[in-house]
Amino acid sequence: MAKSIDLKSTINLPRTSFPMKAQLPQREPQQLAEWEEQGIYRRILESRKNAPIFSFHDGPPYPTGDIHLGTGLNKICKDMVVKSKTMAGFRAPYIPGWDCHGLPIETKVEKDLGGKKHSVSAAEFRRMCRAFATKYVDQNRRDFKRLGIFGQWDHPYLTMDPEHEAVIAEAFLTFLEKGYAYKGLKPVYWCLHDRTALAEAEVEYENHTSPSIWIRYKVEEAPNLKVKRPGGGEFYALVWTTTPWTLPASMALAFHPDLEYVLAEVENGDVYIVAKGRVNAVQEETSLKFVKFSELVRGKVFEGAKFKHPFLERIEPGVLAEYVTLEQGTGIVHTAPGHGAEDFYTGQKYGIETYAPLDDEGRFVEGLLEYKGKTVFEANPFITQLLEERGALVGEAKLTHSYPHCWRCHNPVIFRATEQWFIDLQHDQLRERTLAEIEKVKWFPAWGEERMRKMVAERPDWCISRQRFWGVPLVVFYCEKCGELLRDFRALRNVVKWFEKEGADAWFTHSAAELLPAGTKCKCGASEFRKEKDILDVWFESGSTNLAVLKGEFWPADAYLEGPDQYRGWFQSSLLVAMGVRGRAPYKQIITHGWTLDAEGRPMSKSKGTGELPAEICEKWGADLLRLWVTSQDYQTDMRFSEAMMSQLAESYRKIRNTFRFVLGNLNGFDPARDAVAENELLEMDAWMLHRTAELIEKCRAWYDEYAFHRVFHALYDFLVVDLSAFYFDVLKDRLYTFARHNKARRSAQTAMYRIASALVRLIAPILVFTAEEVWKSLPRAAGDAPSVHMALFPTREELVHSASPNKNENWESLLQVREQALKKLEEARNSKLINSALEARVEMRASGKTLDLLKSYAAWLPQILIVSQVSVASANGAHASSAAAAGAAAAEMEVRHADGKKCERCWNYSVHVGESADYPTLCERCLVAIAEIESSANRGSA
RNA sequence: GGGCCUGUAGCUCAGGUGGCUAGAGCGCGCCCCUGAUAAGGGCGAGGUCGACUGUUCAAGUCAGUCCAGGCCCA
Repeated sequence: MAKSIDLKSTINLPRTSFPMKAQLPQREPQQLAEWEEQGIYRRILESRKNAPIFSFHDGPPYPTGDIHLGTGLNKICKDMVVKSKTMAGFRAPYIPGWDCHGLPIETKVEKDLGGKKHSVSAAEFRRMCRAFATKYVDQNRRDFKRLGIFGQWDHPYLTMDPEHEAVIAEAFLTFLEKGYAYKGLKPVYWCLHDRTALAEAEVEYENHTSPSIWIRYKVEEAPNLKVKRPGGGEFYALVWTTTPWTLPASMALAFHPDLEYVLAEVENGDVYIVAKGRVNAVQEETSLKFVKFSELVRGKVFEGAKFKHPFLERIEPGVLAEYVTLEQGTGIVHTAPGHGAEDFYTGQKYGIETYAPLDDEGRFVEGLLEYKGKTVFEANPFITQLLEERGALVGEAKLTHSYPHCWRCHNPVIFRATEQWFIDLQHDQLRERTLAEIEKVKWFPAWGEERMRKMVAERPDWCISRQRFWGVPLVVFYCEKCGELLRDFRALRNVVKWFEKEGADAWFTHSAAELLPAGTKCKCGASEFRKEKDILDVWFESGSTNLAVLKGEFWPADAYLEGPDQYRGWFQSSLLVAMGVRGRAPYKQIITHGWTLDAEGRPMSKSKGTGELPAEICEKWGADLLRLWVTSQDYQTDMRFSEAMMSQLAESYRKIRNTFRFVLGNLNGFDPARDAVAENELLEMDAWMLHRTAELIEKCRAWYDEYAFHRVFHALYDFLVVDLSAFYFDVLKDRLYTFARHNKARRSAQTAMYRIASALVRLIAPILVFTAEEVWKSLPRAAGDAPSVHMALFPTREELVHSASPNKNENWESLLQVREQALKKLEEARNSKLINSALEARVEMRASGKTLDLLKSYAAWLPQILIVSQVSVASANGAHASSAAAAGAAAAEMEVRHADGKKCERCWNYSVHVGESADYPTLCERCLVAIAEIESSANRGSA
């Protein structure tokens, strides 16, 4: 008589409260609140109190608006560095910062003031800027935390903090004291109407009608030219300009070194130097008609030639400049270093004076009577007339073109050389020493070194002064009597103390007498001083953050990580400031991430509406999905973003989540301390999977070491999908579900699953910070487990594989190959309707040689590995198997038939033994054993 | 225009020092399962390796030119 029993209840199906649906947008904030309550960041650092330091230094973003995808990418990468280093056993604090001073905030505040800037005091204006920055710091901080980034959010560094401003001022004083800082002239945009310097961002291009004149400079001498006196008449260089007023400041004529020039003769025998590519245009736009041309010469021959200024007693040298083009003019550019940015650099290169004889209103303060005392725009026609009188004018017209205007008053602006502070890169070999230091830094990717080297090698002196308010003032005093700089550094450092107390605001609210110690005197004996009005370039400030933030053994930083724009920006400014102050680089490693692009590969932009906000992405997909986006691609190159990508990643995420969920469901009731199987009792397959996991761990740890996060992700994901979900876990189902709960073989499977999951969840924790924690909380606890996955250490190889374990790995690799062949055969059988489920199949294998031996010795495993009911192994006589075996692969001939016997009601395998038991006529022999085990343990009362 | 970088299947990635019919996962198509179930499994179709020209017995891999795109300058 058959026993009546609910067979289903004897099957161990997975059970877990770990939800299949992630609902990240809802669940993540709860996790954040929990972490906040636990003080996770402090606890992590506490747990690494005596660990070796990994000093990461955060590059400060600018708080003017919502954080963008690029900022999100930046911070997530940094967080992965910090978290992975923490899990690798380092003490890795993260102190986020903001770059608070500078023009963008000034202009926003100015806009709010609606043109009433001049009605508020500098101190009041600064107060408004501070309030503005504070508002966005708070907003950004909220968004960053939402991304799962751990750090010292309650005490970030702000460049506008008093202590920070004091460090910046101190750094400048060090530069001044060591002799790096000097005062020189440099052209800046200047508004004549408002009598003020303008930043690049403050000019707007509007149409403007300028004179367009063609003038000739007599050639005094051209030593590199073979022909000394071409033609029968005069010898000229022909020049075109739209700013006649810059001619009094004309100091050189610039040629392009590689362009071709001709000596073109006109009827009366005069000869003109003109770029070959402009000859026709010149004849169209001037009265000149060329009748004869010389051979071509390269522009470089005119370097060092001498030309006579058309109306001043001045001989101008020929110089070379790459920016000379054939788009307009004659291919020869009159160069006024005091009135043009390019001209200025050329002037610097050739050691030519930066001459700009104008006052604040743009009036000539020296020069000929024809224009002296007039403003530049008034002077234009008079200078043109002067040229004509001197016989230098060969063409005149009007030109309407795009010209820079003041954004406030909309008058045309000019370039005007003004006094500025510079850092001298030649002084004390600053440039050379910096170049040497660049070689010592490790660059990720490696091309960073070359990029930085070139930039530092070729950059001009650093202009560090700005004519603004919202920043740290240059701590410089001038003697009211003799005008000399105060160089009493003990006295100057008194100002730093003021800054520590009151911030840089002190500069604007206190007099020189208050800021300096009583009794401070100039060398001339006077004791009255005037404060410098300029503030420091904000890049000097951000370049000083390493000095302010990295204390003691945390300086220099182990790593900086920023976008590619920071080679010119923060990477460089930090390097130069640290070189000047401490004589070495402030970082050991530089990691660069790419730019964020849209699906078409174009830069994200707010105006085009392609800008994605991390906050919105978190609301729609969740922070872990954004982090998955960061990790799925190689962040060291440009990063594309699209909705399609996100939905694909969501699929990947689901797979990861479900695979972990499967483990958790099958570990239901599993207590590692009580149920784990000893190393030497693990089934061979389980031991092998631990070995494979160990290999994966080694690879992932190495990739984390070199910050190759996307490699970690792809490897983990592939392992999870292919090795675990599709193979191992699928195979394990039979053992987990149908074996008795306490059966050793089942416990062996659980032990392996537990150890693998514990390793994987830690490896993935820096990436999926929320999900990993969620899994960690549901994973069975072992003694000594960290309360948070983020406090845990990465798994090690030794943790998974004991050297004593028998190594049968090669056998298993071969069995995997056999499985692959079998799966194809099973698919054929399915398609021909021979079987549906693989369990309906019986696979007949024939092999020879080593493969035959292997298959025979693993005969008991084969049905499980293939998830079929029966496998038979026989010796092959055909040539097929042996040839394949010769190629190195384990190969067998195989055929699929319908399995013998009946389907077991409990385990669904087919067996000829079903029906042999009177008690359980629908069960197979394996299930009879299992039931017996279950019944006996039930009798002992230990469910 | 210059410096630096990127360009392998629809998507995201692998492919030391050049060497068999260029790999993976996802997606897609077809099929199976219904004891991971708004899950799970299998098979399959997709690439002239940005283009061209060289070097070589042999090039995704080396060299040159060009094209497309990015960062920073001008």
